[in-house]
Amino acid sequence: MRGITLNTRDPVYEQVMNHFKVLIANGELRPGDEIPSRRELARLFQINPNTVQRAYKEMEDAQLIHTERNYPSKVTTDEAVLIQVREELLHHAVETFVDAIHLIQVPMEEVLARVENRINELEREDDR
Amino acid sequence: MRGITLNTRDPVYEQVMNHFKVLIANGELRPGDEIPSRRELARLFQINPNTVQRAYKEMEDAQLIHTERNYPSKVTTDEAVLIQVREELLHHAVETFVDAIHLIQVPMEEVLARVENRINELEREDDR
DNA sequence: TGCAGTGTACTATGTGTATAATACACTGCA
DNA sequence: TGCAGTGTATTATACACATAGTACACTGCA
Repeated sequence: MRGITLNTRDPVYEQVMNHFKVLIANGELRPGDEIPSRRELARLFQINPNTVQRAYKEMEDAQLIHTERNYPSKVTTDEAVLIQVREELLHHAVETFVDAIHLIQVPMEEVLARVENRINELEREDDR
Repeated sequence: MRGITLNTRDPVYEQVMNHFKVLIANGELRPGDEIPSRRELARLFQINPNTVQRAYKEMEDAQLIHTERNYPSKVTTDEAVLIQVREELLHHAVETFVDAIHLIQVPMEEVLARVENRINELEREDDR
């Protein structure tokens, strides 16, 4: 588990939750995998343990992770939940994007060109 | 100027600013156009006049609008600023979207299909 | 000349969030 | 058997934001 770059806009506990959702959605975290302890993740992400606890608590409530006594929390083995996570992330991304370009009435050709540009940028970053 | 649907997540003054940026970007607001007074917009949007004032103040600082004494504020006549507004909205939308789908590794075909779906949804909403 | 509306400014209150500092029961392990 | 680490919980402080309420100088207009 690597670090994370936090923005100052969104609540930190939400960014932590989203980080785990992404790891789950792209398969880096698999059903049953152990995740870092509250204190360890707080050190890793340079945030307060209470903030991590809040994120874990909400992920627990959303049945994304599962905790027994003072054992390491684990990613749920409920496949339906995991599929739902990917679906939600994707749906939110598409909806936000299309609504935005629709509002400012960007021609489809310009949209596609911009998207391709950005994809190429990211691939160059991955290669580095 | 119609009403607005506010979310509870982002600061209201930012949502107000973004609302005006969209109106500028899609041409509904043109250079030199007058915009509602602080108190009038507050009534229209059902928010506090102080919140509107903050939004207008920041738009003033960003040179999006211009105010003289106690006359109605007007959209700037600086075309470069207006072009920049559209550019920023578009750039932000594309970057956020591509970064998100890249993180969860969605195949391009699935992305395009989803985007088309959402576009069709919006067009049906427009027709209604 | 009044008066309503304007932009602007200030104080105060409540809420959500992040942090700091503890605390406690429980577990694995040296 | 200790002890470090675990999940969990509580209290206090600080900050940004939204709101409520008030105030003042200025303007156009009836």
